[in-house]
Amino acid sequence: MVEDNAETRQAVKVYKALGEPTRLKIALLLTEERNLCCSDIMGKLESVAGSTLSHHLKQLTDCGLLDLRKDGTYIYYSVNHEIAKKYAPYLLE
Amino acid sequence: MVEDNAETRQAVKVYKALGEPTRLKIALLLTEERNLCCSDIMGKLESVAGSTLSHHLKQLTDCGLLDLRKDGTYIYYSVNHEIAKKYAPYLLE
DNA sequence: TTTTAATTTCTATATTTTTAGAAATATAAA
DNA sequence: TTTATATTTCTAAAAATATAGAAATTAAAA
Repeated sequence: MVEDNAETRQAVKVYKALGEPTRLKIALLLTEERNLCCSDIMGKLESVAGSTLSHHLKQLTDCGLLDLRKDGTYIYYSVNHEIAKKYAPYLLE
Repeated sequence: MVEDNAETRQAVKVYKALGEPTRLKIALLLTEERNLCCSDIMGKLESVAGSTLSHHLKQLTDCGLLDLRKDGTYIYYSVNHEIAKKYAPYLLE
């Protein structure tokens, strides 16, 4: 029986977050290099508006795949390895 | 460097396919029981039209996550373990 | 050969998502 | 205290997706 529980709902969120090219790219960038801030990431993507990037990062953190650490005006993002390993260890290869 | 290659594009497709509750459910159903046909799956989901299910199954097969075997008017679906293992081994737990 | 059953394709609609400019917020630096 | 920088929220528009009824297709069964 396939249940509709908290875990399954998180799985949907994680996969929805990764099922978009820009966000998958962000996740992969952050598995290569931890602690990138919004503007670092913007620099590594070609032409994405800050407001758009903000939405993508929100989706990636809301599902638990990214952790964040605030430092002044900067927000540093990193991949949450526990969640990545559970749902998409492909990211960590 | 994060590349935009065939593998990354497949990853996006697989995650997009799994990032929707009905499709994740279908994928999970098919990891529990191989060789279910369209109408079997329809019976296990509550109220999904045949045409809708058909679209979902197409997306799941197009990304490589499901294999199909035709037998008469029936089409039997199974999870492709190689792809599932690569991108979403969570399905196989 | 007609009918029935399984599935897909066509068509349309409703919903969700992506996108970004502009304005707002928050913090640090001058 | 003014200014500059990083990021978010608001707003709106465009694009993509999900949904299902109706018609079409395919193959088996009567």
